[in-house]
Amino acid sequence: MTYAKGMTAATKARSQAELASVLRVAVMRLARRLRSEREDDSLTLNQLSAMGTLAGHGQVTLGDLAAAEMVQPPSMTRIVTNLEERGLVIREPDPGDRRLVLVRLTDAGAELLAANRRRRDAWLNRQLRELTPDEREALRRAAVVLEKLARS
Amino acid sequence: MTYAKGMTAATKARSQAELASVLRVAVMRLARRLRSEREDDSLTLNQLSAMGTLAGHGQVTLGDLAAAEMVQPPSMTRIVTNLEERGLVIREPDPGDRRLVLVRLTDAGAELLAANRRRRDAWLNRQLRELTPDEREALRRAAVVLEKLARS
DNA sequence: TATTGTTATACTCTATAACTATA
DNA sequence: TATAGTTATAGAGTATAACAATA
Repeated sequence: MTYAKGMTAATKARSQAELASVLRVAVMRLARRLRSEREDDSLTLNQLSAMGTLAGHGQVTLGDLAAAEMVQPPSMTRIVTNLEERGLVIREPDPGDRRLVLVRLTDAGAELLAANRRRRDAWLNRQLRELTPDEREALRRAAVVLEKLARS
Repeated sequence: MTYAKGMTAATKARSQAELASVLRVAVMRLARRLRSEREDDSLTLNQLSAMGTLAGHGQVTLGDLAAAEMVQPPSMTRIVTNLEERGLVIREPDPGDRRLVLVRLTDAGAELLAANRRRRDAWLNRQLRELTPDEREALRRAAVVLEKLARS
């Protein structure tokens, strides 16, 4: 097994148990750093998270959105009300079952979310440019594995 | 530049901009997954985070701890009071300047923190065992780069 | 009668401002 | 007079329980 240059810290992660520990700390720290690059802080993390879920699903009932965000329905009512007042989401009654409330992103909401994403990507891009090609290659190969772990 | 097996998703991240985007999503998701493996939820994330900071620094003044945790002093007073009631930390007056309050982990606090860490590592270890040797090697090489990004 | 979402109420956590003690 | 920490008070945000509308 050969190591590329700059592996002094990685060699400490020789055993699998050590790899788990090192990887966990690195991922948590980087996540924290990325989170701090939030847009303007006028929106809470929960509000942004709910919008992110909506971005992937089109129309979702308020209850399903609450479940997806691991929040109780009354809390989601409040979150959606706030986002609706800002024009970032829209409530619409379900035509088939009028007890249901469908929520979806407005164009303004989608744009704000995209701007947020671009901003975080911009920071990460700047950092990536400072790395060596080998280091970037290491990240490229690991990205798909990290995704796999996150889904499991 | 050669690619190892199982790179179908990674090839999507050909350009650096795409790498940033893919990496950000993967890291945030995995961090969220790791966070959900918290011990018993009797402690909040802020309390655990404060304890983690203490673990690395021995004795710290309450003000420095508040600054490190990006929290105001009154909030840290409350957090420390709560942790002290549980026997996880101890307040001690600074012998030199009696205005200062030094905080440090008790043995029980250190043990609880370690148990927490072990639990998260255990989950990640189980997942790592399911990966191929190539995938683990990719993570091993990337871990040090992720750490570097997190510190920047 | 069951289900979806909302309103009412209480609790937790945080912050700012005022206060106490030490320097 | 300045500084470290605590106490007092108010403002978000969340949850459970009670309620209204619809099925």
